[in-house]
Amino acid sequence: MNFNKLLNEKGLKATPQRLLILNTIKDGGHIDIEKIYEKINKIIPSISIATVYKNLKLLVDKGIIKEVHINSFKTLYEVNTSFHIHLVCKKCKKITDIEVNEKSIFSFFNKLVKEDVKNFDVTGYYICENCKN
Amino acid sequence: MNFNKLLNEKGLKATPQRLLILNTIKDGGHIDIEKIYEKINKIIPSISIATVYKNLKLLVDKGIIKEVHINSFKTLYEVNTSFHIHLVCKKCKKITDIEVNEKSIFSFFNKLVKEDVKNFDVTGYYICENCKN
DNA sequence: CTATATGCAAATAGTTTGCACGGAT
DNA sequence: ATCCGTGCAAACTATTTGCATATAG
Repeated sequence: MNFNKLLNEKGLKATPQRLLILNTIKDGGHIDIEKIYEKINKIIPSISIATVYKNLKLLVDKGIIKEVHINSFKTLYEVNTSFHIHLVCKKCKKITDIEVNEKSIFSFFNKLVKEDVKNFDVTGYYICENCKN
Repeated sequence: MNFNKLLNEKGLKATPQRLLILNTIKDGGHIDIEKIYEKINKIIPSISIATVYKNLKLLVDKGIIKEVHINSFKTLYEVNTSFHIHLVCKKCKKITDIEVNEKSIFSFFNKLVKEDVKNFDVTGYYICENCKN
């Protein structure tokens, strides 16, 4: 993923801080601001938490990243890529992305709902294999 | 809905504050703590916001109410009743409950996902009739 | 009566803001 | 020289905690 190019396309400068925020989110999967800041701080110790807040908001506005809201978690961030749903283990809290066929889920819901729904957030809760013991 | 009885069953005292919190949530549909406090404050002006915080947490733990997390909203509360999904108008932000057949949605997802999913949070985004103008 | 719940105030945590400075063009 | 982004500190908002008092059962 070429974040440099992506940022420029959206009219944003590709600063080291921004690139590092994006790569941290990409690597972290579903990560909250505290962990983002911790990780970045090891590489750019001078970074301010305010810069992280400002950029997260900006990147969400531009559609480059997405907020993920799941019960009992703080706000998490993920890079905005293809449609998927989230599975959360009730015990260990691990979050897994499940890629699903977007068309099939939309046709299912649009039968169910009758309103013309543009997009969905879906989170499923389960007990993962590891935790079944 | 007999909140009095429900509270006692869970080992909680049915104080006026608690009953009012529950009725405020029931009437409010999807309501955040600020609005809950405002409404209650008109009826029991002596109530403390700390009491509201403590009770919301307690009632969530006991499964009497549920937190609702939707993009760009503060944490909302609803009384924990039958399975439904949330539709959110992207413009006016109105939230509507859609009662759906729980079995049909579970069988759909369990085909899709293969893990044994216990429950789902589903939120759909659309433009409501009013806002289409 | 006594275990729980409330209300208050203080503490803590989370987030936003304004502004001076710095780096890229 | 100008624009945009950063870092800092202060402000603001949200949430939690401890404790003395009040009250439901």
